[in-house]
Amino acid sequence: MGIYEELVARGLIAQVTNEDEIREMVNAGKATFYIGFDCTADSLTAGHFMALTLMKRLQQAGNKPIALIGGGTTMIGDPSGRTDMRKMLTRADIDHNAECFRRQMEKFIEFGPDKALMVNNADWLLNLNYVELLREVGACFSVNNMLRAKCYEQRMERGLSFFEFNYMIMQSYDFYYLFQHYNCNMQFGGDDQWSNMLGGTELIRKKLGKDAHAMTITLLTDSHGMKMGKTAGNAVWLDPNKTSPYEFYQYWRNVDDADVLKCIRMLTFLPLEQIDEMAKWEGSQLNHAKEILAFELTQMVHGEEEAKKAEASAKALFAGAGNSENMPTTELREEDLTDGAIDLMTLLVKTGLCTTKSDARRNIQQGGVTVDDVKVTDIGRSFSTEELKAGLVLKRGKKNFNKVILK
RNA sequence: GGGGGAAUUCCCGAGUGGCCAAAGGGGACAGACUGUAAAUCUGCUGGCAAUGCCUUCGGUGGUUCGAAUCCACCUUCCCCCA
Repeated sequence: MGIYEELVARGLIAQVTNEDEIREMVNAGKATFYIGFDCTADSLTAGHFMALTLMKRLQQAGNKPIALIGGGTTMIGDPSGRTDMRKMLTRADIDHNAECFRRQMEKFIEFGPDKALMVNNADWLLNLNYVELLREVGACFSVNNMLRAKCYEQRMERGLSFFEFNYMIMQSYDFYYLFQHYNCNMQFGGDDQWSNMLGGTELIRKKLGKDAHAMTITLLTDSHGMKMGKTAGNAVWLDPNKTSPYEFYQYWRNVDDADVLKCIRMLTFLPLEQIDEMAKWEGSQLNHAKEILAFELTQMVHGEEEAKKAEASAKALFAGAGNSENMPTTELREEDLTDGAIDLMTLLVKTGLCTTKSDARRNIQQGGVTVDDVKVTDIGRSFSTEELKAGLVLKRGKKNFNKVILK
């Protein structure tokens, strides 16, 4: 089985420009392909992770990846599939984010002259001359076609500025540039990028009369059609300071039954035969599949040691009596107390289990808070120095824990 | 350039002088049931020293005993005409 067939079997491929040619090229390890990453935040997310694994898969098959950091395109912001305009970032923010991206990527992909390359489109986009660009590139784009692109559909109702409309041209120019300077003959991207990517292949054909290819990755969506890798609107970050390994583990441990196998197939490097075996599992057996998924991904992102810790904590917390060794812990000092005691609501906020005291009050009143496994419904409950010195385990809801200890 | 319309709490969206911390829905959170799942049901959803007080309805001023609601100006967006 070639790499192309494997990608298909894993459900990773959404659309391709020319299947036969791409299959042949990729299987023969002859592709030099790029994936662009716009640095809109200071950490990569679970969504980017899939693109990185794809890079790795193709690299292992002998193809040459180019990771493109969008220092230039982020100055505009891709409007594809969005209902509103992105916040404009400053040059300094973008540079900072680009640096964060670079560091995270280096943990997954080996970069080097004969391995993978990393480039930043700020290097060629930011100094473009407007009139020259219009003459050289703008002439190749049909506004009529651009307006028909599916990715702008939502914006046709709410308005799309000329500023953002240019994003497609910038991305197309990237491909054109990489094709000429790095012999890059293929672009990968999320399926929402399809229009932008075709813009690039068209540009190359018009300007150079040559064929370049594009291929999109299936967007990872859950059984409700929602993009995965987000909780309550917040991304699941790869940066352990933004999403702890434990939280990361828990995210995957908690996916819907309907989504586990899909995630394992698309995101892990487990052999397909093994996955097919797991596909036969049903009901609560799937819980084991979720453990595998969570462990595999946490291991890839945070390393084996962190993955084991996350797994151990999870088992201790959910499978009953266990050590609280790896539990998130809050250390209190004498000055946090008032008259040698501290009340529960304040404690919940201090540990981060609740956002405000009102939130803490609600959780207590609704019976969602336990202290050392004893439900507490008295909002006035407070704890003395002695109790705190011995250490307390606070729990909000079923899945949020924190150990408190007074130093 | 001309004309018309809009901006409400996390999101959508009601509200057109006091009964408004603001209907309804979604999401989130908590509870029950479970398998750390889904579905379902229930509660809950600005803050705080909490039967009260404070801050919020694009912004700034104003009218009024009282403004999300009225007026003026500003900002942003949408639609139609050119």
